[in-house]
Amino acid sequence: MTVTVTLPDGKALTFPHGVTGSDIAAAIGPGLAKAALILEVDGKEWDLFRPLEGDAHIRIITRKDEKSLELIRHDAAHLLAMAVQDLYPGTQVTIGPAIDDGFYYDFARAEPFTPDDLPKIEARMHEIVKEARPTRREVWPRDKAVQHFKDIGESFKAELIASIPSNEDVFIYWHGDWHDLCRGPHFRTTAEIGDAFKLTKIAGAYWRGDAKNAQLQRIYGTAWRDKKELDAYLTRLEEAEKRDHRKLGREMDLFHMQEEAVGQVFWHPNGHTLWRTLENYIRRRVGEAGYNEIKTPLLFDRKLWEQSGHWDTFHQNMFIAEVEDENRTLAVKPMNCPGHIQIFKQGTKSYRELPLRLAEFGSCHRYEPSGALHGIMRVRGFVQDDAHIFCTNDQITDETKSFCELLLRAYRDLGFESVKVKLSTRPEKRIGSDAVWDLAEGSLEKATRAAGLDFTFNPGEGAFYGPKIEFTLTDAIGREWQCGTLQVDFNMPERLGANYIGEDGNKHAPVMLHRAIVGSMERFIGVLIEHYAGKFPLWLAPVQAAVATVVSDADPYAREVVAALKAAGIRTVLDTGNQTVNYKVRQHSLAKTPYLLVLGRREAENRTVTVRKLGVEKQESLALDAAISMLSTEAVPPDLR
RNA sequence: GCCGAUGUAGCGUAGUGGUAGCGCAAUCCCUUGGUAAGGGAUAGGUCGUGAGUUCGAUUCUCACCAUCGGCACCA
Repeated sequence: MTVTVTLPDGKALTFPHGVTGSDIAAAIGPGLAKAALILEVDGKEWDLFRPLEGDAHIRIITRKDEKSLELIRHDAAHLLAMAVQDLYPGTQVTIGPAIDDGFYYDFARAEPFTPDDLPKIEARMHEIVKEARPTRREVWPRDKAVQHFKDIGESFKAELIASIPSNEDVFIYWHGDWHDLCRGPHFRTTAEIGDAFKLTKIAGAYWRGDAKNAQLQRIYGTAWRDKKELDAYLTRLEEAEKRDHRKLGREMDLFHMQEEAVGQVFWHPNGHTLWRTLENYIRRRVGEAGYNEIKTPLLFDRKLWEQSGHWDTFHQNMFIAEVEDENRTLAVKPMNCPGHIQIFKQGTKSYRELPLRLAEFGSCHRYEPSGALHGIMRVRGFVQDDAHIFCTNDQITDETKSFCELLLRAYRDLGFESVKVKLSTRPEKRIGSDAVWDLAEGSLEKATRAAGLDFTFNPGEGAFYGPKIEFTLTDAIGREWQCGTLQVDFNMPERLGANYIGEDGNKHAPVMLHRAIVGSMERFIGVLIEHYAGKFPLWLAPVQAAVATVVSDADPYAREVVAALKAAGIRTVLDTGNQTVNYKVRQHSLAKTPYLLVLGRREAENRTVTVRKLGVEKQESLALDAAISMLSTEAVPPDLR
């Protein structure tokens, strides 16, 4: 009996029965024999030491292959578990997958791991790599595995295996005398993991991702193909830290937060300028798209929230307001939809008025769990660029299409090109009948397709009143942020008694589309700060130009220049400080001011300015008028160009 | 909310069982300079809050608050 394997280049090789990936690699060449990590057999990953089961198309994966990253990380997770169980006997293993940039492993242990433990564990991992423990794969009946892991005190592992159907076999991987349940594949020895890994942090995590379960201790690590990649990753982390919105928010004097107003933002003049610039941009875009801007109250009688269904689902996350003299409970609005419905309900609405688009920069408050708060990205008081479109069934597709265009246009204007779309369907806890959900999900899917968007499904993640699409943008360093959303709601208008008179003269409940482009203003500004690392395009920059003098003789001219720039609408600061030019250049560069205009005697005499653009060392002398017109042109918001 | 860590002047940090230094920023003085830190002086802290141990606590212990890293949550 022989086995014939076909290589990616079409070459076929024949081997005796029982041949392994290692044998094949060795037959091809000694270099490959060493470099081989894993085999791909008819597209499936296969241990190099595992005999082939028949003829197949194969591919040998080496370190050069991008795919090896995930394999290295999976092996590194096992390596971490080995090291931990070596050093801390009695610690139970649970699961440990590869993730983006690395891996983690969840352990059950009574004492917490401390930051000091990480270097020790890491050192032990390096020792185990040097030991080159050989890997072995065994196939066990499920029940034997359950019993075995129970016997050795690995109750989490036993529980995991017990959830596998009893007629299935399970795979046990051995690295030396350490073993674990695993789907595989794994490298031939622990040596092949290499040394380009590092443990990064310790965290708590719930068993099986459920807060009702026991909390485990998770150790995170990162792993790469070589030291160079590892260093590049660590540098990337440092870069991300430098653009942290909390750090830049302080340095650029944009905002601050304090204990007396947890989860809420104090916007300083610079930050609020950024806010208004963004708000006005959206206001213009939304206005030209046929929305009417409104403003609704912050406090509503609790009865309204009971009627909408929010009280039932979210009352624990709502801020309650009560006054001594009045016997009623008010709640600070956690969202704007019920308020918008009240405006829709004023007067009798005709089908001729649909679609009716009501937009609001709506201030909302939610009592977010303390652990969820994160700078201005996740706060308790926030403003949504919210709008609700009241329309008929037939109008859903067109409205969805034009919203998607509006949103993508806005993201491009704000500097984001790459957008991912997810469609979330009915959650477990929801209102409305299944028939209505079928209709809502069906129309949203159809409309999303009609908008020409590529999307993936996110089952069970919809809002309690309807399915939604979520827009996730990618920032300058590849991180993803969910911002925009569009939700189809067949429930809320009816619950709150909204209707219109149809062509047939009868009352109908409108469909309501909830939608937001940036989502939360706070969060989006945080994303903008990190995306641009504080170096905003001119139209967004809070301070657009700094005028700095070289000598005090130039002060009167500098004041004149500042007045002219301000008159042209350029946000300008004046710096006549008693400092050297070098110092001023440094200060305004660190403040990330887009343009620095340096003025000395020369400029005062010739009525010119010497312009230095942020990040560019070259300077340019321009006539004052020319400079102002250049800056004004560049400062025009993208929608007004 | 859960697990872990952290909290010293506006910011960044050092340090100690005997009530605190440094750098930047600030203020003042000298310096008027040409593209990433000119020089000098001065001022600024109840060491997150509260309790306990102690002759004495910023330092040790406990509780609380906030922040950070995760998990869970996210209308």
